[in-house]
Amino acid sequence: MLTSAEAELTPPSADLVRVLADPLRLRIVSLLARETLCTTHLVEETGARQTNLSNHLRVLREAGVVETEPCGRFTYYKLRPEVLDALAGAFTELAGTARTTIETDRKRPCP
Amino acid sequence: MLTSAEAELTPPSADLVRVLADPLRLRIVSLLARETLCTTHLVEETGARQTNLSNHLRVLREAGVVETEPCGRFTYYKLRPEVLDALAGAFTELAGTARTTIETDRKRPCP
DNA sequence: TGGCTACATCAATGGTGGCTGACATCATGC
DNA sequence: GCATGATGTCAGCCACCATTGATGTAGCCA
Repeated sequence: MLTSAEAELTPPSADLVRVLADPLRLRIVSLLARETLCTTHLVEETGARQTNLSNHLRVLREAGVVETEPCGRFTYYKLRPEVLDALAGAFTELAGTARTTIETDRKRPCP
Repeated sequence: MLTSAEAELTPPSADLVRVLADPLRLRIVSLLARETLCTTHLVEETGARQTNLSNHLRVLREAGVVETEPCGRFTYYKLRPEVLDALAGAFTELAGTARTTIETDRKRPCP
């Protein structure tokens, strides 16, 4: 049995965090959490240009955060909750390990 | 009673996510989760320069992710788990809302 | 059916912010 | 006083973001 400090941590993906670090992309994710929307709606909600949104949506798509669903001329975007859950789980694990480290006062001795 | 879609979401802070988006900073956070370390240890572990680490540690400190604890000539850095927990909670909430949206197929109609 | 409008994406450019590294400064312990 | 750890500041570089222009595609209507 490994202690929580010895256990293998699965740190959050830096790339995924980076994808979500942009304010506009985070805004898009928040909007898509409430409603499945197409680009036109996102233009109305955010005030950003279509091409700008398209670029950010491509980044989100390539990162696996969103998936598309064609609907006539329009394209609906919806979130993939499992990706967000995995990220949340990684941070929770990190926080748990840190809490144990602090409670047991685990320090590496001064050199 | 508000439905989960109408409820106020507390989106993750873009600034905090941005702080954690840098690979080196994420590495620092992962290391500090296991052990409380000082800058010298972080230099050994990461191979980065002291000044570079100091800059990143300042960013983490100003974001409230880490706190310092002087120990003679050295300075120990430890994580603040509540910040990571809050972030994880925000993503969990987002994922939950998104899951409800998908299961109930909540879409805004095409214009 | 043919043309047209609107939605969506891709490719390319310019500008801005962030990361890194070198130097200087301050604090601490021997 | 000297050596070492830690931080602050500045300049250079690079990646990312927003905009522009062009292309492709799906529906609408004469």
